Amino acid sequence: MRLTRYFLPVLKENPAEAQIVSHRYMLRAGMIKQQAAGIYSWLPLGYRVLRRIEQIVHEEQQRAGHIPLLMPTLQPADLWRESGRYDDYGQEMLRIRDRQEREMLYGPTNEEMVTDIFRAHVSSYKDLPLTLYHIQWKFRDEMRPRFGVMRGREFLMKDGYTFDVDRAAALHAYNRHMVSYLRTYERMGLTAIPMRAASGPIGGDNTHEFLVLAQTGESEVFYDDRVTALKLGARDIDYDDPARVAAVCEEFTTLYARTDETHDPVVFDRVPEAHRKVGRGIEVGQIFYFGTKYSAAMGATVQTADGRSVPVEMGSHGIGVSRLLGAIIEASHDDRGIIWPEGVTPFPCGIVNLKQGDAAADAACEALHATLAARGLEPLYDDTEARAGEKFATMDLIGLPWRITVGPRGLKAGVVELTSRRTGENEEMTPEAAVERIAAIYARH
RNA sequence: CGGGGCGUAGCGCAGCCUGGUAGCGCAUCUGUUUUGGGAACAGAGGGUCGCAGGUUCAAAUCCUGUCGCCCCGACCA
Repeated sequence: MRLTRYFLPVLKENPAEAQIVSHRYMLRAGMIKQQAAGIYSWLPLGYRVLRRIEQIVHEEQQRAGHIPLLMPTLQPADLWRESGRYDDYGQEMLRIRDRQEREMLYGPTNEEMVTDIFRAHVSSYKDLPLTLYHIQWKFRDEMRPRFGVMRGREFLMKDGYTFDVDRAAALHAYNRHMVSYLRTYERMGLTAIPMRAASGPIGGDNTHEFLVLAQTGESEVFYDDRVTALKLGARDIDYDDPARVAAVCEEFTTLYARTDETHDPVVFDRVPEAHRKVGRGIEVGQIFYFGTKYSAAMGATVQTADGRSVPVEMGSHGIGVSRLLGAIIEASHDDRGIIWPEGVTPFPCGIVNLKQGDAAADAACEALHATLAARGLEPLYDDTEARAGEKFATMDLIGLPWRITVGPRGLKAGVVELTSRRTGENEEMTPEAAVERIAAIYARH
């Protein structure tokens, strides 16, 4: 993508309303524009990252055997009367009437609707297990939206719903989600720690939240710092092997890690003092097992092998997709701007032409652009007339992890520079070698 | 929803107390000179001062109402 043909409205000054670093950088890098309290337009650069994150979530959900579908944002009130939540949910739910005075709502979550789909089409244990998920916009009318996309009123969430014949199968579905989430966050360059959580109004006995450590996090967290070293890495896990999946969950949940909601000082004191840490975290996901709360209320039953009719065992599992952009920036930035992990970067690398208008430099940049694009690594090429310093500042702000710098002087020696945004390391090499290096880096992501 | 604050050019702000031609920096446009880490000079465009009433010869400024936004708190993916 040539910058002269793109839409990247970067700001040189800090917008007054943005108090935390991720919000500031998202506005300055031209990723989002606020339209109302807690409601944002996603400008091209932000939208690219949002889609990257969505794509990773889709890939990891489907790897775990979960089935994508898409439910609407608007829902009829009657479904929510069946579960009893139409009255319970309160002011946070946006209620709407259509022209026929029918009561509708903008969905804050989808347990009722997915249960309705399930009960209409599934009646046998033979159709289980089943996990249906979607990535859809939600609306929760927060009293005080803040921190940009970290706490918006409208937000994009992946929510998945599990249906199983009994508790043991449902707990495997829960564990499967935990492992798939760990892999999802790792691909985004995040360390998200599963922490035992309080169940809240959805109800249920088994629930974990996934927290990314950050000083600006809204939750206070207490943990044994050895959890931060745990990595799933490249291991191949068979999601259909309950024992194997459970073992991974045990590995990641044995060390003490809790939010203020479930914190137990007595248990925490048993953690060796050197490892005892108190900090703050951003919640980027939550998994719940809640049994038959909705299936019983809404008549979602299946027949078992011995002919009984039982309410299906359910769980619901969410990842805050739009919030993740904020969380990733909070976890990965410096005083010049964002530093995208390779897994989610909007462009794999940037090209800076030091002397726009120089025939050799222009030609070399265009060749690099074409070669990378042909290999599925479309770069962002700053072909503007701006001075070099300004181009570097823009590249640093928007956080592309790699930059190729091309100038007439280097070209005389046959080299360009490849620079890491993260470490600042700078290496001269031929344009061909730079392309190969970029390709090798992204082959891993 | 309680407490605090702010709405003046695309962005950041001054002017308001003490009413009298609406300003500054950045950005934008034109021209010239520049060009290897956020260029210099010259010129130009852009505002019903959030909105509605009121007071006044005269309102960005004073009064009343209203809408929007931000921060702290309680609540939440």
